[in-house]
Amino acid sequence: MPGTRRLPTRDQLAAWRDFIETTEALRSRVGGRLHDETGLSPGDYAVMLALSEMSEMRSSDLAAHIGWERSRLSHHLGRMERRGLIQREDCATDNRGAFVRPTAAGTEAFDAATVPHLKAVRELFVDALTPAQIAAAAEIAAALRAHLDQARP
Amino acid sequence: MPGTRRLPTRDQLAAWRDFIETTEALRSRVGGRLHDETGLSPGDYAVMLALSEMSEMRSSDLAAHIGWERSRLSHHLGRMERRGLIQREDCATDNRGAFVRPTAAGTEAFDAATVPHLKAVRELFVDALTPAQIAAAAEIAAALRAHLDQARP
DNA sequence: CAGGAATAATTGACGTGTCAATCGCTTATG
DNA sequence: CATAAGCGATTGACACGTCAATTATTCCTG
Repeated sequence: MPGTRRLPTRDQLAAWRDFIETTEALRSRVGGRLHDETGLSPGDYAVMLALSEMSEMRSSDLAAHIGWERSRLSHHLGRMERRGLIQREDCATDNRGAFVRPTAAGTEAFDAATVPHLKAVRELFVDALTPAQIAAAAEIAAALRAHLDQARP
Repeated sequence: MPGTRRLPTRDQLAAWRDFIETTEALRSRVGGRLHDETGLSPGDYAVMLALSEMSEMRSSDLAAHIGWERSRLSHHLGRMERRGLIQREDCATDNRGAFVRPTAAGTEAFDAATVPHLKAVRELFVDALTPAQIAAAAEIAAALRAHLDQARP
């Protein structure tokens, strides 16, 4: 059967499906708990986490820091600004640039969200696996990441 | 430090982040290749795969089969119908019901998509890991899934 | 220093997902 | 057999993501 030779076996495909579907379910559950318990989406949390380390950043640096496309960040910041979590300010030295900074309400929401978030990670990820499995998960992630980075730089 | 006692350690949190971010990147890359090379999104593919096994299904059964909410499926079928991939028909025995069936174009698109899809899975997942790591990934997925199912049935 | 290339950020269009509400049909019950 | 409860499916509103185009500013280079 030329052409099918290098396709995944049945077992490999089953592993793929289980893996990808379960990680998606896990992400969605942790994200859902975060949102339900704190009112912040995972995206909000990522933005506030970055801002909590810097307190004020250029939009572009923020995007690079969290690994988002600028347009995605721009849309997200628009939504967050509407909800009063962050605010944007002009940059004096470069009139194209914009600073992003958390509002008091935003900082408060983030502070209130960290423990629930960590708790969800513990309960749904850490507690589900043995220490060896957590180490294996980290190694698998590293191998996948390396392969992804190498496959399209 | 009471209250922080049961939160994840630094290492556990790093493992969580690497794991969840990498699996997300992996999903997005496989999905992106599928879409670029075949014109079908992962959602389209899941729907067509289910239909390829049944060739005609009730909307509700289809949703259950692929594990989607009915409203999600309804939206998705609307888009797929607009693109001529599937069509909906009334059900004679229950006028509330609707049958979904692939069009000829839909079947053709799906058939043309299976090999590219499998190839992407092999190149980006199977080839990135050792056989032992693939087995470990499947076990981790099973453990996570079991824990998720048990934590909120 | 004039004018085009590059950069910062936003915008618009559209696909995707969730939640709550709705609509029509079927079914069970008084 | 009337009618309320329940079910199948869709819809609308909105959050989230990506891509391509746009706007405004700065930088570079002849």
